[in-house]
Amino acid sequence: MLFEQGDPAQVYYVVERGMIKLAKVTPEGAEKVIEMIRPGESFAEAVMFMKKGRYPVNAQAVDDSSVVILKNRPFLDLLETDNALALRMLAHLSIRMHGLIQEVEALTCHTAIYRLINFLLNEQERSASTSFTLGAPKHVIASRLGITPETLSRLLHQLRSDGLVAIDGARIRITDMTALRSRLEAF
Amino acid sequence: MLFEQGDPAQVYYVVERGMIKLAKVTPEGAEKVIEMIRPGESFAEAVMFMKKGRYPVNAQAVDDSSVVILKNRPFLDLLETDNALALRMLAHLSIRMHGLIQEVEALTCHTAIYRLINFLLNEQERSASTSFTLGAPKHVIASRLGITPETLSRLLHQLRSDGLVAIDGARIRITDMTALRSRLEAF
DNA sequence: CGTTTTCTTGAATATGATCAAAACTCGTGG
DNA sequence: CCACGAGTTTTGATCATATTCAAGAAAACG
Repeated sequence: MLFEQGDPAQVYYVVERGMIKLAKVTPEGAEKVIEMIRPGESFAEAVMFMKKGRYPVNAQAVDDSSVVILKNRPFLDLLETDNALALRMLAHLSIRMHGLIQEVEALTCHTAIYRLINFLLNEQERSASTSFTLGAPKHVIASRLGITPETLSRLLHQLRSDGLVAIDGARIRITDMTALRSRLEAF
Repeated sequence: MLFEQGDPAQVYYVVERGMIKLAKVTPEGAEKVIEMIRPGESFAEAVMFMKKGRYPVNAQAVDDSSVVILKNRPFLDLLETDNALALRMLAHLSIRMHGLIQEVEALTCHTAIYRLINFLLNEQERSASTSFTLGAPKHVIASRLGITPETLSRLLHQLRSDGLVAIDGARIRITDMTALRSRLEAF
């Protein structure tokens, strides 16, 4: 666990290896994964710019990971002098926002199976292979997709019995790419 | 209609009067309202920082409105020289992101009635009165809350028959504030 | 191995969506 | 002033998707 929501934010992170989940937890302990951060990506930079900044989410490794910690103060000092950096930072945050907007749309306009297929195709693209391993336990993936682990299990096995994917534990192989893609069109 | 998603973004806006909805539209024409922008607030500033920026959403007035249009280029030029402005902009965007994160959480962790009550309490706070008028047609409010107009109607009347609110068209009066608040705790 | 955690499966349930139709608003023009 | 028509809202009946609860299977771990 790197930090919990509500903690005062004094540093931000870049992931070097592994995978970090950002999640909101409700009082009852239910948890919704907002984002999953992968190697090369950063997180909690946005909080840096809010005075009295507190992390709005939990950050926890879901796999053996290593991160680079950057202290806010020196970075903010740097931003004061380095204008180009500030502009790049703005560009970066706006891309991040774009992603969140997509997320909101997907959660309301699309069904669970749509979001799952979309996720699988993204993973495929990232790994540049039809076969890849889920970098996190399935219940984390489920939360990320806004569904329960039970539903994830069922949908995954439904795709398998339709002959679109092969499943071996956390290892997924897409067996019929075009069919999978065309399912997205159906929505 | 101010712009549609996919349009090249050359300007951004500040709302002076009225209300603007930002919405994603799916190929079939279904529409999900992501955000509603009110007087004093701005929108589409984030797109400015992406090269080849295109608006990711539609922007349309839902009420008689007036807006200030700011051209991206001169504003970006200004940002190049005015470092303090860039930093304020970063702070602004990070608040915006925070709101979107809340939205994602609400859509997955909370039920429709929760989101509605939450919305009503926000409106109350904004107007600083127990009685206020919805600034947009109900179907827009419904989409904003991630529900259908039918469901909104039913939930609203359910709250009325429970004696928590009074409804007169677009005019809502909260009759039992504490009871309404305590309903939120139930989740 | 035994124990704990994760994952799967089944049955029942609930929340909210969809479809269809009626009631209500409101601006327009006769 | 009233009738018309388009748009919005409400209501009812039915349906679907995904959740919940419960239990069993499989994997991971010490």
